[in-house]
Parts: sequence; C-alpha cells; structure tokens
Amino acid sequence: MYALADCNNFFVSCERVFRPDLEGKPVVVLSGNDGCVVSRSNEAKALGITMGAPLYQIKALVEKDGVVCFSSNFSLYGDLSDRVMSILRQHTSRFEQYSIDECFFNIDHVPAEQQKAYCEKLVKAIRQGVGIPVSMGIASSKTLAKVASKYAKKYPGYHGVCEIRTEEQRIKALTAFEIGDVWGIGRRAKAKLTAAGVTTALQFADRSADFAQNMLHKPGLLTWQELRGQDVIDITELPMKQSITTSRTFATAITEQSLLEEQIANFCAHCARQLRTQKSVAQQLYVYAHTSAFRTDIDQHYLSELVTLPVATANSQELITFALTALRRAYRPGALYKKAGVVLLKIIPEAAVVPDLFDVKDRDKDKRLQRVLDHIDDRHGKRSIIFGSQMTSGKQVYKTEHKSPLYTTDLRDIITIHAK
DNA sequence: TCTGGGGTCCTAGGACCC
DNA sequence: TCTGGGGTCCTAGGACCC
Repeated sequence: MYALADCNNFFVSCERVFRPDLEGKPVVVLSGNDGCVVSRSNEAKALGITMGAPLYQIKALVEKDGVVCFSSNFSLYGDLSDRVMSILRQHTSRFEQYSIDECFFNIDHVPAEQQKAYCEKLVKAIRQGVGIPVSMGIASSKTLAKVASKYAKKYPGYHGVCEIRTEEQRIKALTAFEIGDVWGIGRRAKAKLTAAGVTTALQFADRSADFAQNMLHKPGLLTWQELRGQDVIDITELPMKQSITTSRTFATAITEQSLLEEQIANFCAHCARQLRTQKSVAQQLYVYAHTSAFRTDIDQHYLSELVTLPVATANSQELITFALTALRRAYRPGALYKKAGVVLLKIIPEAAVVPDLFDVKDRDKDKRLQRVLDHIDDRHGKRSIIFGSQMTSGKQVYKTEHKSPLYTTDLRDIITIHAK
C-alpha cells in the first residue's frame, strides 16, 4: 500500500506559519513579478479566484474583499518543504518526493488495520512540528492514492486521511470522480475521453485495456491499470536531475544587450550551483530569450542556442563564458526581450567525465577555486561573491512588492524579525 | 500597461547503418 | 518504366505534472 502526502495550499500555508493572524482570511501567493496567482487559501478559492489568474484581472476583487497578497518566497517554501519531507522520510523504507509539496511512500511495514491511524498521527505531527496542514490518501496504487487524498482534502470528516482499500470503496470513490481530475489525464486526454462518452474515473476504468491503449497510448494504459488497483507506476527515488533550468520573465522588456547578458550570467551561475549540489556535470547548455507572446503590437522574436560543451562541466565561470558567447551570436539589437533562460542538459555524474586529450584548462585548479566560492556563499549568504558578468548594471528587472521576510533561511532577516 | 517557473516521459519521424 | 527491408539512435515537440 502507498500513502500520498499532499500539503494543503502549500505556499499560502507557508506564509501563514509565520503569520497566524491570516488564518481564516483570503490569502494568495503570486508568481514572479507578482504576475499570476499560484497558490490560494480556501477563502480565496471561495471568492472565485482561479489558479493562474493574472493579478491585474482580479485587482477589484482583491481590494474589495481584502485579499492578502504575497510575492513568492521560494527560499521559505523550500526550507519548510525539507522539514515536512524529512519527517515523512523517517517513516518508510521507500520514499519519493514528487514535488515541493507532495510525496509518495510505502506503508507495507504497518499492519493494514493500523495504516489509517498511523497516517493520521503523521498529519498531526507535521501540523504541530512544522505548522503545515497535510492531507493523505492511502491505496494500492499511486493513482488511487492521489484520488483518496483529494477526498481527504475535500471532506473534513476524514481528519486528513482517506483510504481506498476495498473494492466497494474503490467503486464509490471513482464513481464520483471526474475523469479530468485523475492524475495523468490532462486537457487533451479529457477532451478525447469525453467525446467517447467517458466522464468519470469509473467509466474509464470499466472500459477495455485496448480502449485505453488506443485512445491514450502507453501513459493512458498505465493510468487505466492503476485505477483498477494494479500497482504499475513504481516509486522512483529520483537520483539525479536530468535537466536544470533557470528562467525569468522581466517586469519590463529588456533591449540592452549588456543587461540581458547580466541576466543570462546569473541564470548560469544559479543552474551551475544546483548542478554541483547534486555532484553532477552538464554536457550541453541551452540559452534562450524571447519577446512577450501576449503582445500583438510588436514583432515576435525567439533567440535560442544549443551549445555542446567540449568537456562536461559544472564550473560557473566556464558555463557563463559559453552562454554569453552563444548569446552574442544570436542577440538581435532592438528586440524587446521579455523572458530569458538557461537550461543545462545531458547531465551525468561528476565521476563519469571523460577528459579531453587536448584540454588546455587546469580543471583541478578551477575546481578548487569554485569550491572556495561556494563555501563563501554558504557561509555568508547567497550572492555574497559573484562574477563581474553577473552584475554590470545593478538595474532592477523584477518586481516583488509583497515579499515576506526570509523567516528561516536568511540570518539578516531573522535578526530583523527578532528585533521587532 | 499588467499574463510564472521547473520538471518528466513518450512518440513520431529523420538520419544512419547493414 | 523499373529502385528493399529491417534495424537503431537521436531529436523535437507534445502532453502531462506540480
């Protein structure tokens, strides 16, 4: 049996941990540049605020009903996520962190009749220890566990945990479950299934295997099996990221080449740091920048360059150099770049690097320098030391008007909070 | 005026091989 | 005029997830 733990309204709940006065009030967390709503409290949902709604479109509602807005604060969310996950990880031998706020874990070491009570205890422990409300679903497959967790979230009577154990429970749960809400069924699949007369999870599960296969191919067949209780999507303890991205939308479009270069250098450094954290190196680097797709009044332009590195690396300086060279090749003067990003690809373990016979770089020396730079950042805070290319102008290109303090991760903010 | 960011997996089709 | 068959590997793009 699997349990799925899912944090309720996660980003909003993180903000509330340090602002208990906001309990019971409508709260939302916004995306970059305070653009869209990415997390909503139940009160905000009740007001009709939809996921992904642009802030400017719901401005009136926000003001009228006193909705509290936060800019996203990922250092805070990441830190609280780590605390939740570390509690759950201790309670199982097989564990998969599926996203920042969700994880699957196997509970076969607990006797069947005690599994629900066991999970209820975990929900309480996390609420008390970290301050985050969690819902859990229990079932024989991951897809059914997801279904169960949605019921746990919806009905307070479950006390945070819902299980699908018997055939009766399975049928009852799937009968009332919309097909589009099933894990793995997206917009396209929903439209196809609806056209074929399938609108609930049970209707889908009751069709033939051939129907699922022909309609939705391999992923659809897996979902079909899982809804029937078969465990076919195994827990994967993700060892290493296969790609690492850093991208941002700018508050106002960038035209200046030097300013765009500065952003790309920062994206590179950020990606490279993550690469080193998982002790891996990248063999390819992808750089892109483009105009706003929402604007019909300007020429659209999409710049992209894929660079294959001569020797796989995680060195910030080296990656920045390759990225900026590529950017200079493709940069178009006058274009209104609204978004840009860097992607590291073909990631392999550090130990698997094949040296280049004609390499002129002293890679050991570079590595030692990089280690010192990382150490300085760890000790004194992010961006304590950066490359010149990361800050040529010092211009502010993002907007975050509602950011909460870094309650848990930044010493300067922590001191300020305590002083208050 | 203002519209996020970061991932994974699968598939079709092209390139290439004998 | 007529021009095979069967593989593998790689990549781009689509679909999906949070």
